[in-house]
Amino acid sequence: MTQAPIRRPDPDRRSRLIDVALDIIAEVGVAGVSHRKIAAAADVPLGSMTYHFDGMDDVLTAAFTRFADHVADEFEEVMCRAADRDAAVAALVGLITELFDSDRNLVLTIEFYALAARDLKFRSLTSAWMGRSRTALERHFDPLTARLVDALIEGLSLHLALEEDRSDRAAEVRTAIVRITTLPDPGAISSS
Amino acid sequence: MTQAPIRRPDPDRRSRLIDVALDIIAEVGVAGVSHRKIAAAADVPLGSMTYHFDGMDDVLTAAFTRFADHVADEFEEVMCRAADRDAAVAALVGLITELFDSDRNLVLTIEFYALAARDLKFRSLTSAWMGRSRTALERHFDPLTARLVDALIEGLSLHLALEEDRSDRAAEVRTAIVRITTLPDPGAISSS
Amino acid sequence: MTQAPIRRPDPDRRSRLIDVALDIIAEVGVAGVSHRKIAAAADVPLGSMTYHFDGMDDVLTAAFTRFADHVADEFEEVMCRAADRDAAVAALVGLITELFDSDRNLVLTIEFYALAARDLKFRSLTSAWMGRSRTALERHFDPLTARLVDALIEGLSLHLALEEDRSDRAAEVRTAIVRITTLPDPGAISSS
Amino acid sequence: MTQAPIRRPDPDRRSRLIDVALDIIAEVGVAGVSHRKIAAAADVPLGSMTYHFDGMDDVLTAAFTRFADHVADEFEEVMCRAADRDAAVAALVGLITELFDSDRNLVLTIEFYALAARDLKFRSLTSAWMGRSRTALERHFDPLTARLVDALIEGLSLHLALEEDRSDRAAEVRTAIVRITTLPDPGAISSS
DNA sequence: AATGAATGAGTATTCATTCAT
DNA sequence: TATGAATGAATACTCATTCAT
Repeated sequence: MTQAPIRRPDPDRRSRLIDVALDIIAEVGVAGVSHRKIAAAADVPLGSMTYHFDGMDDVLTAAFTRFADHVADEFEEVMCRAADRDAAVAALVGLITELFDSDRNLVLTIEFYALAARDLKFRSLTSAWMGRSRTALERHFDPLTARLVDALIEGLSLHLALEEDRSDRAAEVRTAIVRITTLPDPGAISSS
Repeated sequence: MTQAPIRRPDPDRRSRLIDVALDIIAEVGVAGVSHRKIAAAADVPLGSMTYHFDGMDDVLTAAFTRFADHVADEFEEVMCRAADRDAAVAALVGLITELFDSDRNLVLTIEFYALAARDLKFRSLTSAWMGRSRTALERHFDPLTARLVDALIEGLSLHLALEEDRSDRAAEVRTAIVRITTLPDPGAISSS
Repeated sequence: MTQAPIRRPDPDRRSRLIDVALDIIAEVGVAGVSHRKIAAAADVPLGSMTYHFDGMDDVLTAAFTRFADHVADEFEEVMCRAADRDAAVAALVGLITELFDSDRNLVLTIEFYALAARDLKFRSLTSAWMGRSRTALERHFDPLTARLVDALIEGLSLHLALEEDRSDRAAEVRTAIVRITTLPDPGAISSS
Repeated sequence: MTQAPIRRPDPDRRSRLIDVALDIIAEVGVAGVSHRKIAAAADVPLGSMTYHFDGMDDVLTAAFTRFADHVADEFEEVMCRAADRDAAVAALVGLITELFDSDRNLVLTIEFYALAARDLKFRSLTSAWMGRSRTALERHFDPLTARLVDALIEGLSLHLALEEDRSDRAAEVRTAIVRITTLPDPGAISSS
């Protein structure tokens, strides 16, 4: 007597699995992620993982692509909304102090970078992400400044997140953004 | 039937294992590191790992402590050698473009940060590391600027390492350092 | 390079593994049992153990549940077949001298008790077992006597099994059962 | 190497280790005991275990010998103090309901029996223990009754300890002892 | 199309025991 | 005499992946 298989129409399963994968990565890192954990968290049979994904790399690629797209979308939107350069600076301060306020985004970003640092396969994803960030920044800043701001955002986010004293963040961030976006007065510094 | 095991006195074994662990982490990341891989690379029996370390966390702690100490030592030395502020700026440019030239340092740094982002246990290590960097920077810069430079270094290193186009790095880095260390002329920018 | 594994459909595998687990426990005790030994004895890959069982506790629970059920089934059957009280006494004598004749049952029973003594998790199993025994005994004896007989069976079985001189067992057992089931003449003993 | 019975430069250590071994066995059973756990609990270097004992069997033998001796000593003392048969019965009731009140004695006894059931090497220890119990009982009871009482004690202790309902123990135990020690009135029961 | 069962490689860790000191 | 270091076998358990259904 064969038992009737429980058919669950779940057209968005792959998409749901990607979201769950991001949750798991945020929790235990790329080091701790596994098909089993994702399947269990999504309440999906284990076999479903290898059915929907070609392997762990496929899962990671899909997950980080979604994450980067999501973060870049938000970033672009914020930059678009900024009317002028000053508004953009203010918006950046807000992003840095708020976006990474949750450990989730921080962990995912660093895990993503760690993956890209280790494995060239993922580097195109980070490059694309950075490209979008810079293009968005170029709405308000010249290309060089855009690159520097982008890098500064990264460094500030990391350091603010990883240090235990979290006071006075906004003022510090604002100073940093202002300085990096200020074109020095010619002759103000002595070049070596 | 029991074969007499070849026993090798090896007083610095733990230290050697820490170095090998760093090599393995640089190669495959925290995600891929294992007692077996370290033991194999060090040509040491597997049991030796759990004899010398209390577990994987102990291995990681020891490895990243050594790495951070090593990098911080170098950083301090360079800052000490810089005679004045201009020399310090030049030295920083050199550090950023050269120190992270090797993927090894880049990967280790990001893996270390990823670990600290995910697990509070390791955050004291990163805090201590940042503390040493800032103290070294304060030989030449005020405390706030020191913090900003420290963060900028991180961001620049990351972005330079992860982007595929690696041209013209030194000039860009120099501009960034100069801007972040330049106290803005009062009234030069319109504060919001 | 990967060799195609020989996969054998084996619908009753879990059940077979439980039987094999009991054999192993009888042989080397709970102290000596391991996934590997069970898997090897059942000619099953090691991974199959952790697929079918949630862990060693699950194996032990399954094994002892089956053992207790089996013994209790036999016990109930024997008690049911006994036409009257005298027949029940005779049947008990037979059970004690014969059932525990094999070291297997003895070892399994004591190992089971040892496990329950040490770990509360398993105590519900022994309780259930005892409950069934007593219910069966209550077909022929009052509840109190049933409890005492049940305990006596245990003690006699243990002592008979563990002592080296095994002569004259039946007569001794019979005397014990008769005495424990004889309601004392009122006033025959001086109560303290 | 054979043990040197006279030359013991540190006689307390071995003895202390035996006590600690019993603690560990009571806690995790024979299944869970190990040289390391004993050494750690006794705050003694691991090598000291294999220095003082010829192996795990030696540890277990020493531990259970001490345990059996201790319990038998107490038992003999109680039996000696009992002035007459009635006092002996009362004393037995007390022993059963109190001695095994602690899980420690229960676990150790059953672990000991399990070991003896599984391994003939240890059976001489249980035989000797039972012998001492019976000799002590023979101060007040005939040899056959002594044997039956001894077995009953075991069974009652086990069942009382392992069942979850622990009410009304003393009365039940008293009834059991009285019955097993009462020589039936000729003709009171119908012999088959 | 989807999945439960199955599998062997791999994981961290514990272990009793040996041996040089 | 006593022990810290060392070692290989063994432990429970997780894993990605395959495949018959």
